[in-house]
Amino acid sequence: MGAEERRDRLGELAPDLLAELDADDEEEDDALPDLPNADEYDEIRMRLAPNPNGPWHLGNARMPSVIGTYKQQYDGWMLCRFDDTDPETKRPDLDAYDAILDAVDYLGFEPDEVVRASDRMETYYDHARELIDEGGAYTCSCPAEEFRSMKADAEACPHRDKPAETVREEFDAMVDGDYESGEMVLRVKTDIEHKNPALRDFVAFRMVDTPHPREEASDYRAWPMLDFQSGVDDHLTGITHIIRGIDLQDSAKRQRFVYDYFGWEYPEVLHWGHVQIDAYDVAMSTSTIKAEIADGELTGWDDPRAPTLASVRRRGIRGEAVVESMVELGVSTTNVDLAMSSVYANNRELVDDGADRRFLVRNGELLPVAGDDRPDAGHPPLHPNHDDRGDRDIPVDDAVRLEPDDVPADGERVWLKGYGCLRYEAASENADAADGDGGAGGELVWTGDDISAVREDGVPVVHWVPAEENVRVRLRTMDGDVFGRAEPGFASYEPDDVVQFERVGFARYDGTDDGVTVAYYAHP
RNA sequence: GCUCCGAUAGUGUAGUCCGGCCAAUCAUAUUGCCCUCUCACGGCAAUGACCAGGGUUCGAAUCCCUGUCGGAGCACCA
Repeated sequence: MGAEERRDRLGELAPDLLAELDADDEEEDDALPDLPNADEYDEIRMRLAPNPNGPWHLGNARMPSVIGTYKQQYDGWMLCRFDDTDPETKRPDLDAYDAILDAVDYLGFEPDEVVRASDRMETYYDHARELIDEGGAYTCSCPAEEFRSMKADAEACPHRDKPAETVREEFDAMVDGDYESGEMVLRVKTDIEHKNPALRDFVAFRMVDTPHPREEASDYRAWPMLDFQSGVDDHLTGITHIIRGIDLQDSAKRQRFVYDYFGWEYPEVLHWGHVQIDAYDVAMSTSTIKAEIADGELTGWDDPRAPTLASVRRRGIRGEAVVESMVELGVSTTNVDLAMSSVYANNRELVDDGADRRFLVRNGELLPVAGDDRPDAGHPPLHPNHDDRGDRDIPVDDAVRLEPDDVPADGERVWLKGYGCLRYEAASENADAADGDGGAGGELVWTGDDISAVREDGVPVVHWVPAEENVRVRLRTMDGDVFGRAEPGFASYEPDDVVQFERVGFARYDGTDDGVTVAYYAHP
């Protein structure tokens, strides 16, 4: 019994079971596990909280991929909040704000709202003052190192029990910029004897002398730390579910102290491990990539060797393929390796049906073609599974180019796909030199064999281009640039069109540069 | 040093909460065969895993303990 038949039978015998089966199938499409306590909320509200200190690398795609997919799964709401509260160490890159939104769009998602933390400073100040009045924070002028050692010994610093009025005054002075960097911080009073040293009194605000790169925020000097800013914002924007990296595991525990002072309820929170990606030599870190570009080792954020979203995008890999792979990784807290082959497999599935087939001959060897009754053109199909799309028309003049590995031995035949069967005849005097790389030295002679030569005699089928009428191509790959020649039809594409170079792989048409057509290699 | 978290095939994942239907799911990868005028697509098959040791139990991937390995935090970074 086939699958269809079994299904029909089940439908007759037990319609309930069949319905259940269908329901299961639908759930599997979502692939992500249910969010904790999802049904306790009227609306699932999540946020992306990128630091705009540079364009995104591939690992950054995990956050929007998973959160965006959850948004779809629950018909929820998604905020993109730029956590740009460090004008110095992780200084925002003004171009990155748009680059990141563009990347989210490429992945196929749209935030319901976009905010910048640096626009919300007054809100953070207001909440800090309220926290001070609650007795939940104190200004502290201990040098960082001294406080650190006191904290290690679970010892309170002398500033911890200042009256709220004094704290208020000193905090206002911080806001007014009356202190220099390092002179004064505002700390949240947690539990200085907490057994986990990571949770003892943490900094909520510190002074930064360097002005913020955004003009609107350049006058602020007292900047909130992530744990304070993010905690306040998550509550004010009604976030129900936070998903973030394991490096922020202790953040929730720290922020809960603030939430307790305010009488707020902490959102559901999930943590995941770091993503590593195979297949790249370059380290996947914003700062490393930035440095490689500055050194000229990479040509830009979209260099095919760069592990960035801009790069895979330029290679013709669809955002959807990246999202699927990220979703397949799930949300476990272990560190995971993403195999690029998974992205490639997903992308191949997306583009294969629509990609025209074309020939690209890399490092081709020039071979004259002889034979009086040979056809003057080859006509391979545009797509093997779609006859209705028609054939290509590739003229054969006096010679063709083949990839060196495809040039047959003397006397052997080869089938030029869409054209026909030819026999290689090395030049008699220098047959030994035939496989030198300067040129084969022989010629291809039309044999007139029909397709049974391929089916029964095993003559290899190869791709080829005409010697004269072809398109010079620079194929940019992860391993560097490759030069070759494509069939004439390759000249007629638009940027972003994806083709499959037969027996080479999928590639995205990029444009022309100084008479050479540029394509980006995607994957096999 | 203190504190948290984790460990299922090459990779990722399901199952773990509520022990039996798990000699462990699915995808990808690799290999072979079929199809094919591509090494694509499609079809079939093979390969391959419960970190280790104890304990509880009639029964443990699942519960408990110990160990090993890995990760994270203890920043005036995010």
